[in-house]
Amino acid sequence: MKEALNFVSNMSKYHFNSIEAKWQKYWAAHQTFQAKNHSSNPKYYVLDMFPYPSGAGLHVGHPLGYIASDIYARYKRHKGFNVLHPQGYDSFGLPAEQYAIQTGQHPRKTTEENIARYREQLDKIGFSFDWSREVRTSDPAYYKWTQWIFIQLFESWYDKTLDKARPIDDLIALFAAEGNREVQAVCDEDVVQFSAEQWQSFSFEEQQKILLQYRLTYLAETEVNWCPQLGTVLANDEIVNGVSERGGYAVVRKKMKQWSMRITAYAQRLLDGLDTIDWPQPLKDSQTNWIGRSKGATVRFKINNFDNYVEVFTTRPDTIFGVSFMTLAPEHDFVNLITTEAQKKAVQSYVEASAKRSERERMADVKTISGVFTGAFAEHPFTGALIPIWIGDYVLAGYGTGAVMAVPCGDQRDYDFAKHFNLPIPNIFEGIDISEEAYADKENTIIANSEFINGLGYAEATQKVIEALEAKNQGSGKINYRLRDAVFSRQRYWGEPFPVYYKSGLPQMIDAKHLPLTLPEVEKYLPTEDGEPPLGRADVWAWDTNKNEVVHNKLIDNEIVFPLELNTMPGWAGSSCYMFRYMDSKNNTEFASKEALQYWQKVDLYLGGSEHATGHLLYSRFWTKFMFDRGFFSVDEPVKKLINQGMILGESAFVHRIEGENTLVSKGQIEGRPVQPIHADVSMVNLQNELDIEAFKNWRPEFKDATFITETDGTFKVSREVEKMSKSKYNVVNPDDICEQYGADTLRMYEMFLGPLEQAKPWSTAGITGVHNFLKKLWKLYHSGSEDAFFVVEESASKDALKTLHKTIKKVEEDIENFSFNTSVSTFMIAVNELTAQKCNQREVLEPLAILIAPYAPHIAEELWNLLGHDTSISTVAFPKFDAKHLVESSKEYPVSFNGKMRFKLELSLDLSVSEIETAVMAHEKTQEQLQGRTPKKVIVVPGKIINIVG
RNA sequence: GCAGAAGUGGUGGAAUUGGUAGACACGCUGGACUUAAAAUCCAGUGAACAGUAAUGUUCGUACGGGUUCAAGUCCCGUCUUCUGUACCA
Repeated sequence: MKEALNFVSNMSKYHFNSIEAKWQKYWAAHQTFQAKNHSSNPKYYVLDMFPYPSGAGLHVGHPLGYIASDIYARYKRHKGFNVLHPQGYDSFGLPAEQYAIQTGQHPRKTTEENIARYREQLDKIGFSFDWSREVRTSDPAYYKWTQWIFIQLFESWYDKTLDKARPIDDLIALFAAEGNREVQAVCDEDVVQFSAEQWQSFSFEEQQKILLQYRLTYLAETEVNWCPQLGTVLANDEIVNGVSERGGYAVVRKKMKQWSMRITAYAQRLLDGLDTIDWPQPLKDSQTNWIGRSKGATVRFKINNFDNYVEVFTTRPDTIFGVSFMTLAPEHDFVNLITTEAQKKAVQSYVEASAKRSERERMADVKTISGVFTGAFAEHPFTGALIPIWIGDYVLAGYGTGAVMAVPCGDQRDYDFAKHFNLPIPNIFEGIDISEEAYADKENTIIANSEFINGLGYAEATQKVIEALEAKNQGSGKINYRLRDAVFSRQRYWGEPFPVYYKSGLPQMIDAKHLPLTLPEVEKYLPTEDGEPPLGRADVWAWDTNKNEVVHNKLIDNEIVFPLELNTMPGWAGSSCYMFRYMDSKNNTEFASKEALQYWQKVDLYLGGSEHATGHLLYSRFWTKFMFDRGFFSVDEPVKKLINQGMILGESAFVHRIEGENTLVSKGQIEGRPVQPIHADVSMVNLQNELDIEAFKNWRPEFKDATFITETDGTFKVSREVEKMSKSKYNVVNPDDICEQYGADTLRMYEMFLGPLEQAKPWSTAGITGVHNFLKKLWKLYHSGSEDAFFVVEESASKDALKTLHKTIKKVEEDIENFSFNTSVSTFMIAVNELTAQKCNQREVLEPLAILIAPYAPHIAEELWNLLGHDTSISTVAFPKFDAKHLVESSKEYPVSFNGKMRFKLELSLDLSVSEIETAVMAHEKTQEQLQGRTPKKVIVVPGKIINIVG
C-alpha cells in the first residue's frame, strides 16, 4: 500500500531521465536544429572546435565549451536568428595510429568506434547541433577537399606588389614576358635570376624546378624537427620545451625533403588581421609573438681576404660603431670556409659538440657561455676596422641569417660573451655606465664615438646608418619575422594522402577531378625497414596517368605509371578550413557553393581551448586568407569572435603507502612517516574524502592483502590535489554518470554555475545538488503542491510576479550577451525562489519563464512548454520582451548614500529622465542639505540599484 | 628574464561604468516532518564587541600609500599565485 502511494506521488515528480530521453528523440525525429542556407532572418554561426575522438571518451571537462556555445546558439534562435551550429570530428591523428601499431587494428575502425561513443555521449547532453552537416576529416568525401586546397596552394604564388596570392599561370606568363628580375614574389632565397629568353630556353624540368621555388606549397630539403621515437617530423608548435608535445620524446634536427607551406608570405597580413577580429588579448599576443616581427636592417660585412660577405640581421643599426666582434651559429655555411688552419681543430670539435647537444640540452643550459674564434676577420663597413669572427651556440641558425654583429655595450648576451672571452667592449652611449652590464634601452640614448651619427637618438641614427649602408651596397632596412614556413609532411599512415605523384623526381598534381586519392591498405602501420613512411608498405600505390587511377607498384617501369607521395598531411590540414565546409558539407562538386559561402560569411562565435593559439588558429587564418585571395572565399578571416573556455580540472585522490611496505595509511595517521602518494580512482572516494577500502582492494590486485591503517573512527582518508583531468590520473568524471544521476539539464546548468567560462576550475560534485534542487523547484512551480498535478492558471499575475519576471528577463539577456552564464544560473534561482514565495501560478509569468530557461535547461523547458499546451518545440519561440514598466509600477523606496556615511531613502520610479531625477533629488530635503547648495552633475539610474549621484 | 591574467567568508563565486561588499550555491548550526534515515521545508551563518532582545558599534575585498563626498573597483609601490613565452640579435 505504501509503495503504491509513493508511486502515485512520484508521477508528477521531476522525472528528468524520461523527459530528457523524450525530447532528445523528438529533436532528432523533427530535425529541429537543421539550419537552412536561405532565410529572411539574419544569420548567426556558432561553432565549437571539433573534437578529436579519443578512445577514452568524453569527460566532464569536454562539454563545458559545447554547453556554453549551445546556450548561445539556442538563445540566438529565440532572438530570431537563422543559426548554424554544426559539429564534426577531427578524426585523423596519432593516437589511433599508435593504437593500430600496437594492435594491428585499422585506425579507421577504432576511429569509427570512438566517434560512435562520442556521439552517444554528446546526444545525452541535449545539444542543438545540426548533425546533418557533420564532417569527419578522415572521410574521403571530406579530405577530397583538403587535397583540393593543397592543389590550389601548389598552383599559386605570392605577389608582393599586389600583396596577395595569384595563380601560378600568371607567374609563368610574367617569366615568359620579362624573366624574373622585376617580379616581386615571396620565394626561396636562392633563386637564380633569368631573362625572358633564358626562361624560354629552359627545359620543362628546369622550369618546374624554378616554379617550385615560388609555389605556396613547395618541396624542399629542409632542416626539420625529427622525432625518432614517433618516426616523424614535427612542426614547431608540436614541440614543447624541446620535446614532442605528444609523448614527450626527444627531437633532433635533421635534413629531409619535405613539403612546406609558405605561411611566411602572410606574416604581415596575419599580424594586421588581428586588429579586425574580436579575440582574447592573450591569444592575439601569443600569435603576435609567434610571428615575431622585428624591424631593423641587414648588414653585409666583408670577410677579410675573402670575396664573401657575412650577412647579419640587427634591430639596432644605430649601434654599428659598437661592434667589436661577430658571432656565427655553429651550423653557419661559412664556418668551414673561413676558419684558419690554426683554429681548425678547436672549431671542428666545437661544431661537433654543439651538433650532438639536443635542442633540449641547449635550451636548458642558457647560462653557460661557449664559443670559439675562427681566426678570420670581417671588415667594418664604415671604419674598415678588422672584427674577429667567432662561432657560438647562443646564435641560432634558424633565426635571421644565423649570424650576428656583436655589440657588447648594447646587448647583454654579446656583453656576457665579450666578458667571458676578454673581448673589447667599446662604449658608444653618451653618459651611460656600462662597467656592469649592457645598456639595451633604445629610447633614451644618445649615440657617441660613432662618426657621422654622434649625438643622434635611436630613430635618426638608425635611419642614417641604413641610408649609408644602402649607398655602399652593404645593407638595407629589413623586417624580419620569427615565423618559419610550416613543414607539411608527416611520415604517418593515418592522415590525408598528398594528391601528388613524381615524374623524373618532380612533383605533379593529380587532376582535381580524380580526387579523392584515398589511403591505401597496408599490413602494418610502422615505417618500412628502409625508413620509408608507412605508405611505402602499400603494394597498390602508384599513379597511372593514362587511366588516372591508383595502380600496383610493380607497374612502375611503365612510363605512364609514377610513384605517389608516401608522406601524409599533418593534423592541421583537415582543420584549417572545416568551418567553411559546414556551410555546404554535402557538396560533391565544389568545396562549398558560392551562395552558401556568401550567406554564412564566417564564424560569428568560436569556442575552444587556448592551446590552439599558434597551431590551428594561425594556420586556419593563413588558409582562409589564401582562399580569399584566390576568390574561393568571400572573407579573409575565418572567425569574428573567439572565446577560450577554461579547462575543467580533476580532483585527484591519493592514498599513502609507507615506503617499502605494503601498508596504506590514512591521511590523518601519517605522522611524519615516509610515504608515497598513489593515485586512487576518484569514483571510490566520497565527498568526505573517505576511501571505499573494499573497492580499492578489488581495483588493484597488488593491494588485495595490504594493511590499512585507518583513522580512529575506522574511516580511511585520502588527500586531494587538483590536476589536469586524465585517464592516467584516475580523476576522470564521466558526464554520462552525471546525466544518469541528476540529468543533462542539471549537468548543463552546473557546468555553467561552476564559475566564469574562461577560467580554469576544478570539477567537484559538491555543489551539484543546489542546481538540481533548483530544477526540482522549477518543476514544482508549474505543479500544484497539494494535488501534485500540472497547475497553471490563466488569471493575470501579481505585480510582484511580473516584476520578478522582467527583472529576470533583463538580467538573463545581459548575462547571455556578456557570456556570464554562471551568474544567470543564480538569477534563475532567485526568480524561482521569489515566484515560489509569491505562489505564482499564472501563465502570464510561467510561460515566458520557460522560454528564458530553455537555452540552459532545454529538456525541462520543452516539457513545461508542452504541458502549457503547445505542440511545437520551444526552441524557436521568441525570447520574452523586457518591459521596464513592470519594474516602475512596483518601485519602492531605494537607498541613497551620499557624503560618506549618510544614508537615506528616496522614492523613485524608473521612467524618469535624468533631469527629472535631478529635480527630485534636489527637492528632497535631506539631499539639499547634503549637497550644500551644489547641483549634482550627474544622476545615474540603473534598474535594480537605482541611483548614483556625482556631486 | 619578458608578456598577460588574477588575489573577496569555511568553499565555488556575485557586486552593472567608483555608490548598501559577500548575491546565488555548497558546507555548517538549529528547527519542522519521521519510529528512524533519506528527501523536503523553515531559520541562522564575514569577524569582533555591547545588549535579555529587536538592534547597535567597529573592523573587513593580498600588503603599504594616494585620488575622491564615496574605492573590491581608479593611480603608485610591494608581495603571492596562475597562464603563456623564452638565447629571436
